[in-house]
Amino acid sequence: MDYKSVSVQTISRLPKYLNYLKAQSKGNSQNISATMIAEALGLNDVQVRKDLSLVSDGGRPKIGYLIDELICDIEHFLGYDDTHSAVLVGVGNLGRALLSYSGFDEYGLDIVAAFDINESLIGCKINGKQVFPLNKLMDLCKRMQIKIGIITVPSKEAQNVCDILVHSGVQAIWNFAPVHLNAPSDVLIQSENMACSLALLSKHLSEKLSKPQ
Amino acid sequence: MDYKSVSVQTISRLPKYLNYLKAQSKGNSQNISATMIAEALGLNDVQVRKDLSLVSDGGRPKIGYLIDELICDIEHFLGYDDTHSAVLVGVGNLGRALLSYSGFDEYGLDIVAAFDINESLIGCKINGKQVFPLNKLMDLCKRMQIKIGIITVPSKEAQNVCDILVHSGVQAIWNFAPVHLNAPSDVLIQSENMACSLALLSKHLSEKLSKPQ
DNA sequence: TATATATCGATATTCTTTTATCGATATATA
DNA sequence: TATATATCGATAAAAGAATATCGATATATA
Repeated sequence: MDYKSVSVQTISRLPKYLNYLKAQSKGNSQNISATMIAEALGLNDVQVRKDLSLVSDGGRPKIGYLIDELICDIEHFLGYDDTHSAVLVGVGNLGRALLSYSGFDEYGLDIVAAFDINESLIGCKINGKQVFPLNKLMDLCKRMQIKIGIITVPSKEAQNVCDILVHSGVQAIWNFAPVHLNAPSDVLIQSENMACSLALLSKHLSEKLSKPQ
Repeated sequence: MDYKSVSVQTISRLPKYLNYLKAQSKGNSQNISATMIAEALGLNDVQVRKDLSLVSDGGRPKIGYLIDELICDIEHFLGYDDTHSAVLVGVGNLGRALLSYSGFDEYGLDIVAAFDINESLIGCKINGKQVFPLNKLMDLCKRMQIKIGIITVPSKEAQNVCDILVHSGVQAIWNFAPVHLNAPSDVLIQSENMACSLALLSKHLSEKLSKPQ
């Protein structure tokens, strides 16, 4: 089907649907309604229907959607069906945790190599992925036509690593350092901002604790 | 100052300002304008001004804001100045990485204990934090009046852990498992949804690669 | 001292996102 | 076969968020 431009909010909800649908696909029913999805995920049913209409053309009155078809449609829309190779820079605690996680292939992501400046890490293999020195980063990215970079270095070094990645032809960066990164507008910077979550948690608590019922 | 109700979007931007301001506070100038903050973070200046007006009453024409005062105001607004104790459940790779990170005190978060079902982990200390068996979770939370729970268990067990935390009086949950969690509406569930980020990365790439200039 | 300028805060406007409404349709049941 | 109902898709309305505009003000400069 033909995709129109889809909002960030919608794209962000799609993995949630996907996740729920995959859990349901093991069940007995082959169909599911937008109403049910909405209820299970705490969303509005019209919103779910609208989101799904952008990625799928299933959906029959009184019946709903075919679960497996919907899973395929969402995965295809998000581009999960063709795998992208990625590199990870910064083999600290978080970097190691990401390297050790084997579930990324579900999202079409394949981390093929890791980089660090720490001499003692170089040559190590983590979950089968080798650690290279940082000065090999650009060469490897260019040679393997890497399009995704994952940044798990400390804040200070993040912009520098970002620059190297951009110059190496990387087109999307998943950034875990709590800094704003500057990059050309055609390169997507997706920051995993844990500080945002912490802010929301903290704010919620300080409000609750200041005015208890 | 008196706080009105502030949108999630605004709260999410505040840590970004905070982060930038902290970097600037080491510099030579004591003042900063909303225009500069906006430019540095790729935002609209009116938006920055509006956000800041909700948490601070500084801001003088031609001068801008006092950096250090603004830092205090934001931290106070977010509740970072009083520390909340938290427990972490699920000592896998990610759980370990979070336990090992020592920067959470900056956000008023103090992880005081970890829990797991894996016998071999129990009694271990990670970054000074001890791992207890899961059946001690409720007791410890109640006794120490823990208000924050961090969930880093596999999806299957997440709802169960969530239920235990809720029954233990926890009021805010930071969830890293990629599932929707059900909880009473007065308990905040903040899901760190890495699948969202991956969806955006993947979608960006598949769009770029399908229509290259 | 008068004028120019950077900046703020407030109000107005535009844009985006969410939610509500309503007719159409596929199935189940009387 | 007729009727009731769950559901869809499309359009309309409402709510919310981002951006633009404008007067006020504090400082710097002529």
